[in-house]
Amino acid sequence: MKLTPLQQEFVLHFGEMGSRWGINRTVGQIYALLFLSSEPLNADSITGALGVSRSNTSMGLKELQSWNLVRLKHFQGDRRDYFTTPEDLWEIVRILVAERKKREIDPTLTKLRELEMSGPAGDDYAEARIAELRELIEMMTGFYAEMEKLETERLVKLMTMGQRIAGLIDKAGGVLPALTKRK
Amino acid sequence: MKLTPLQQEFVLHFGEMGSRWGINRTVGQIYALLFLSSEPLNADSITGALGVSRSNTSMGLKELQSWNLVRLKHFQGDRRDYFTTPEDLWEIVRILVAERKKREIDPTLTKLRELEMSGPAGDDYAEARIAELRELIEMMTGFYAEMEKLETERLVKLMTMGQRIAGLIDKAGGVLPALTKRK
DNA sequence: TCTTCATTTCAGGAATTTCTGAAATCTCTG
DNA sequence: CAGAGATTTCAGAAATTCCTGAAATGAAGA
Repeated sequence: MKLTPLQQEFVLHFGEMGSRWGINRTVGQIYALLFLSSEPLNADSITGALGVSRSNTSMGLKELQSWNLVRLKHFQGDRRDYFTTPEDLWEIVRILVAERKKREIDPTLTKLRELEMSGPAGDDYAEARIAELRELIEMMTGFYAEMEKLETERLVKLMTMGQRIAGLIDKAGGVLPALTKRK
Repeated sequence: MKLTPLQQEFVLHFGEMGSRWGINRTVGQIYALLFLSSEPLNADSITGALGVSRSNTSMGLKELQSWNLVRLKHFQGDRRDYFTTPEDLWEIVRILVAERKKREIDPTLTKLRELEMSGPAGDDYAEARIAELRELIEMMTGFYAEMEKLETERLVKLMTMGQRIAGLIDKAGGVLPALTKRK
């Protein structure tokens, strides 16, 4: 499978960005390729298009599956696995945010709670700092949980409200939560 | 400088998480150490506390400075540089988000625009997909720009509104933006 | 200007991650 | 259940990233 120049450049860019995004080059390239393909692709097409080894493709696809970023498809009379990305970009965003939260935030939140549970350490500043950090993360993950519940339509509306958001926040009733209190 | 068990465990955790966060172990540990210190620390204290080489500390601090994550302090009659993290956790969050956007999103947004500018490639699906992705990222960065403008107090209020957000969105006037349109 | 202390640079070694080819496993079909 | 096709596993090679010690640079005070 030969790539068009457009596909080629997009694929290479995703490969280069991979390391910043916490995936390796091949995984980035595979994802980019699937993202631009109207048709599902099998592992051999991917291998050919990217010029990597078959086993590398296999590992990359496994990694993408562990991220929930690809969908498996099958065709009548063909035993091979075919892969696609979700059509709906919002679904992709939801998956990405959920997975990054799981990998980058949750373990730390757990660790902070553990540290707090293990009782006073006679280190007031550190303890306060840890508690504050945990509260902040909890607030942010709580907000995330609410955003996650919104259907795409509402989410889009919120994201395109512009400066009107500030006004809306002010108009809304409710108590100022403890975390805001000034030092 | 000897660490308390609490500091020790926190520091080691940040070191381990470093690779998932896109920084190396030493950078993670230095940041964790500074985060838990009520007093600013100089490079030698850090080196001693973490048991790494002086040059590694130097490079780590440089990296943290490039992320804008540490502040420099000086004391009367002491030529050495001392480092701290911002007291205000919300400031830290703002910096982190801004820097990650700069490193992980902006280059791709630029690339997508370039690809679109380089004219029709005779690959309708890929072109549409790229345009759609660019629009999505623009919407999200636009939303981010609004959030960035909010003072912390309003931000906290928004983040703790819970399910009331959905209602607020509905009550707010405004047109449904094009991006929502169903396929 | 010289000396001393602080910091940075950098070449090369250590550690880790990525990738490959070959072999193993899995799974259909005849 | 044998054989062919598809996929995965895995040991080691290749590439990359991280870290160190030594040397270079910078910056203040004598």
